Amino acid sequence: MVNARDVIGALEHGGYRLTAPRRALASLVAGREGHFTADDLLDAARRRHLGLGRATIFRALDALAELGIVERIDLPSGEHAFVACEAAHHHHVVCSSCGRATWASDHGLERVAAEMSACPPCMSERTTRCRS
Amino acid sequence: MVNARDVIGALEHGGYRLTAPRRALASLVAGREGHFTADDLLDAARRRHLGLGRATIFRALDALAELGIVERIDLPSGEHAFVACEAAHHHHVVCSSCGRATWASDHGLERVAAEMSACPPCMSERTTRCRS
DNA sequence: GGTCCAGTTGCGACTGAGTCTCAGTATCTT
DNA sequence: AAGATACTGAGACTCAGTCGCAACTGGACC
Repeated sequence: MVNARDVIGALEHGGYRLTAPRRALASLVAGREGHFTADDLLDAARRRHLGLGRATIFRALDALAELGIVERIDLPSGEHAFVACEAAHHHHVVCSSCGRATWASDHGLERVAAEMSACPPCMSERTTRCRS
Repeated sequence: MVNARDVIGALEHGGYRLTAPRRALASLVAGREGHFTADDLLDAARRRHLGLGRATIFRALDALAELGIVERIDLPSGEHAFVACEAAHHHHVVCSSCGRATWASDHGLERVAAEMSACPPCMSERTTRCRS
């Protein structure tokens, strides 16, 4: 959970212009617990008569993801969900069935992550998936 | 990596009819290292002039996923990829950027998985995601 | 306060993975 | 061999997400 001021501050600090749609979106994202989709925000924006366009919401969420304000989650349905992040170091535990995300304290993940090197082909962060 | 006979056996054992398209698909899936998408198989089928339909491939992959022959992976692009599974207990390490999957020996995942209970809302398997 | 312009917006068309429908076909059981 | 029914392929459809473009606007500069 995050507050609107932090989102706006991050946008400003990240070199993005502070426009009315972005301020509106900041207040929609702020205060959300758990995950939400672009369509959730679109619905919320419509209900408040904010007049935000579809593309605008996707573009703004991409910007927030780039700034680390939200994290992007790939749902099994093919949709993308987003979770608002606190600045502090933490882990997300993501349900591979419904996509719901919760924060978790370490539980040994730190060591596991350290032992697994970055993905060789694209040198990026990896996630783990257990199958028994 | 899996061989075609195992795939066919699993289908038979799972109560599925053994049809020509499913046998063809078994041979396409068999011998694949790493992940592949439904479209990869569609292309491969076209190249071999197997005449498999789009829907058939999706349906067959769903069946194989249900039987545990392949595991379904949600790529960031919104596509689904699949990885052929060996029967033995193992973990998949999935790149959250490109979706590439590799098998991993334990590295402590076992203990981590045990400490994290099932997803409360849907009581399903969970995956982990690290953010620093 | 006024001007300028790159960054941003909303609209609507487009894309492409995945699903659905349905008539025809193949498989399995008896 | 016959019948029941699971399966198939073709193509229409859905829907999240992207793209292109003309119009708009925040904020830097005068």
